Amino acid sequence: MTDAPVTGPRTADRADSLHARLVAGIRDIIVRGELPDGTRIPEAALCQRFAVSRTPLREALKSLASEGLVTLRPNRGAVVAPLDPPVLAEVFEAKGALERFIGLAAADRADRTDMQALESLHADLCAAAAIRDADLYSDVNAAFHERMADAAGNRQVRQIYATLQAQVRRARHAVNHDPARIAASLAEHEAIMAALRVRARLDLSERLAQHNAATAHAILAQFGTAQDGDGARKG
Amino acid sequence: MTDAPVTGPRTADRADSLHARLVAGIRDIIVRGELPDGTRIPEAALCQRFAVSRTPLREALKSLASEGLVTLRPNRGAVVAPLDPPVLAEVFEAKGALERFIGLAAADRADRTDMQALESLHADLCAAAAIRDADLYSDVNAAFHERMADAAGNRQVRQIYATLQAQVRRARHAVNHDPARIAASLAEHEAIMAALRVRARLDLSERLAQHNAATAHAILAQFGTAQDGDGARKG
DNA sequence: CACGCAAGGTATGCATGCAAAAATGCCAGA
DNA sequence: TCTGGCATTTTTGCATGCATACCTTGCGTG
Repeated sequence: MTDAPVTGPRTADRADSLHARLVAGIRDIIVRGELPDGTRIPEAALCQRFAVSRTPLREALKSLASEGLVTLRPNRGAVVAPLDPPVLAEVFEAKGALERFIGLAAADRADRTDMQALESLHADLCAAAAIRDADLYSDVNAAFHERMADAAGNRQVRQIYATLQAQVRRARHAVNHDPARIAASLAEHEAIMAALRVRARLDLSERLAQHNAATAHAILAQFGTAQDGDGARKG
Repeated sequence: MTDAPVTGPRTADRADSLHARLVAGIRDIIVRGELPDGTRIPEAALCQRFAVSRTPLREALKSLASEGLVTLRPNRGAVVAPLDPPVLAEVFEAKGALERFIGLAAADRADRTDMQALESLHADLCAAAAIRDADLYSDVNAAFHERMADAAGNRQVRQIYATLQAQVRRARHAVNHDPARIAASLAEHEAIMAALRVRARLDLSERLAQHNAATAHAILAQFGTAQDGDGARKG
């Protein structure tokens, strides 16, 4: 997702197809929070920025609209999709449903390579927490969870998860980071790794879901709406 | 993805938009199986069929590609996305993960209107089984499950579910319908309705997931690959 | 002074044109 | 007959142009 440094206008040469480059580039702009929530996106501005004509740019916007990152209003242009708390709560719920599956599947299917990658990312996460770098922590955290989704061995889930995760990352950029939450998050990650190491599938599933719910609570609280984030809790 | 703030007479999802009409039209062609798995889709043919130029048609194809219904090969055009068993197994797994959530959430949230709609669809399903109309049974079955997803009250999940369901419906058109499977499916549906009526959330969740797994098994078996379809089973 | 309305400017939606890449057919040589 | 290379044809990718819908702004009226 974040592999192409498309910040420069005409670094067009070696990238994939123009369409892929535009989608990735605009997605990056939105996920990083460079264009705030609700901003209008005039086609001309992005055309100039990426040095392309309107046709491929419009195609990219359509794709991003189906990802939910932009909203297309007929005859009225595109805006960065609003991040209102009810929708965000639904995103966390959906992500929680997938996390439960990811936990069960990853516990069964993670191979040696997966384990090494996750251990490495977990170490990075501890380091980020130690130096209290909230932005770094967020980035490593997202990478960890996407790597866990990889380990689940289901590309459909992987793609859906990435789409939902993009919304969450976007929301993270819009709120302040609470140091206490980082500490709690790290503790949850320790438990997650412990469950993964011994392949405790139900435990891993539950801990991932709870971690997601806790993150949802922390972020939604800053949006003024504290919701559970896991409406399908174990009960 | 997210609805327009106003749910008035005209919404972004209406057929008044050419883009929406094209996406829905082409999706219908593919889901109904009119264009078999792997068929090349020359732009010109669809342009003539829908009487539009290539620009909006290409935009529609990009959207469908992000839904996974078509595959875009750079400089080589679009094909109806191949339905190979491993991918289909992943689709069923992902759908199973969502069904678990849908069961938990629908048991909690289904209101009177939801219940009436589901009872009505369930009656239709029984009728379709009684007259042994396999195609009708498939259609009503899909409508029932999408209505159940509605009752879960999460539009993110609802949309992801619809996308996955489209792939399943496509696969259904590619295999023969086994009367024995219809009978078994109906029995599972009876149990699903029983659990829903008494709001047995865990029971409903489990039954939906098992129903999905059984459907997966039935369909994948005809593709020559019998897989579980619920790799994240309860254990 | 507030409100309604109309005209101009701006941005979007779609069609068309052109260049490049791939697919196809053809022919020559082995 | 088979194979390899080349030219033609087809199709895709992108740019541009035109019509239309929307937003803004200035003016007139109550």
